[in-house]
Amino acid sequence: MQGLSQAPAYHPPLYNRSENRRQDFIKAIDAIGNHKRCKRRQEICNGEDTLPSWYRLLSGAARRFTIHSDGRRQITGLILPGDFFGFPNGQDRGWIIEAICDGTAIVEYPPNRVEALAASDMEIVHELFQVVFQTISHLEEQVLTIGRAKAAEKVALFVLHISEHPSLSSAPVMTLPLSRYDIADYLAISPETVCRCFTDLRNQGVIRLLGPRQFTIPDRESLEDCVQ
Amino acid sequence: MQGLSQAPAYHPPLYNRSENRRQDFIKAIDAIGNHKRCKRRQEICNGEDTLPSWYRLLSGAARRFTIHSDGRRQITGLILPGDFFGFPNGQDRGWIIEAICDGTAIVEYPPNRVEALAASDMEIVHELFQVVFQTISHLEEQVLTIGRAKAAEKVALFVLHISEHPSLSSAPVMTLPLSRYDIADYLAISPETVCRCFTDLRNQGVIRLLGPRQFTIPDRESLEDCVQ
DNA sequence: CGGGACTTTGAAACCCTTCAATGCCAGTGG
DNA sequence: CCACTGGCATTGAAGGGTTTCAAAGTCCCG
Repeated sequence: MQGLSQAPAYHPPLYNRSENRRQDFIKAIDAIGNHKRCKRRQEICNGEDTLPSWYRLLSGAARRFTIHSDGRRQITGLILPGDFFGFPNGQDRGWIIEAICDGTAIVEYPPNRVEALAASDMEIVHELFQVVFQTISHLEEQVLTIGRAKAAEKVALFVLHISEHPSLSSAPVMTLPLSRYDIADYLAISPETVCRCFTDLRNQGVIRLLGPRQFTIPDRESLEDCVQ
Repeated sequence: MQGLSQAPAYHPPLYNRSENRRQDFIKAIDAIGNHKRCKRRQEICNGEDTLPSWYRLLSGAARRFTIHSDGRRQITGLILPGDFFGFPNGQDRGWIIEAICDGTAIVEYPPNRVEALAASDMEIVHELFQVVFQTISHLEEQVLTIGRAKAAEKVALFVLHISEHPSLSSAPVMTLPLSRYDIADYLAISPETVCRCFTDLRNQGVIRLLGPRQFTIPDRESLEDCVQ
């Protein structure tokens, strides 16, 4: 909003107004979208598309990844309910976005319709920029996470960040849509190390594991301390 | 351009037209910009700004970084001549952008003027999106580089990427504006390791070092082979 | 019940970090 | 002019953390 918003919006704490605008935006753009459901591992889009659509994920989860030349998979984005994705970011790198869960629901916004909508209303343009800035935030967060010195810090940061996502933070028990392998490929460490870090966090009492994919955070501060 | 461009632009290989539009865009936006010169280590902008400007770097170099809680510095972006930066990407993370070289020249585009310009011409909006997508590309490239398994691969990829930058690729001898420490903080490895990797690349004949900051790439393919 | 994907744990090998010391160069002040 | 300082670059050696390889356990689903 900041980079391109109207002057009145610059007096910041008008959160309601900002929130309303977001709602209006969602309503407007959903009017031009096509709903889809995807199966586990189903490809949603990839970097080959000459004319990429915009998408929003409604339920389930998706991952954006690239295969390194040595065969390893690098996940460069986790997509959770409410997140936009797919617009022409990072061209020519051979990335793929695919659903992680069965029944993952998405909305696809065809580019020519997004174009027309944006041309008709500057407010839409502002919100589209917000969407893209959000992606930049996520990527920077990932760089800062991967950049940590030790694997334990990376995993702790990952747990902190994912637990703050709007789609998870409300529930009392967090449910990871990701396997240990996915987390490993996101953090650029081995799945065994991820596993060991989770075990350590559990033994330290920083998280409680109800199952491999379900956990609670009894004391958020002690988790933050793990990141030093 | 793809995500928001006019229908005619979708027939891709109109590179000249695209290039011309870029030129027009630069001309238009430079008309609202303020030129500045910065000394080494001088701060250009930071994440505290409630209303961030857009910037473009003309000469010299800059780095975007965040200080980890353990005191280490993580560089999350290298800014070279021609690059845009500074718009509201990655809020609330306490980042700083500062000049690396003495005499670094930049143009600052005040946000309200960018706003007005965008509102007046949809073509400007398209180009601004291109600017932001470019930043996403760079960040993703960094994730893929940091995500490599071995330090030698990270350094080789770094050398490959920076040598492809428009502002460097034309010269016969590449001149790094960065110290080994900067490269280390960009790749999230220790400066000693960076140094050893450069030495190894030199001993393998993959690069020729004329000085710590100057090198040539006798055989690009063998450098690409270092990345596996 | 069996298969397959995922999770967990252990042990050894390897790579990177850390600590330390040296060298180099430019800028500064005596 | 020259010692001196600080920042950067380089190299070595030891220590530690992660990866790799291996094996066993769990759970879901056909």
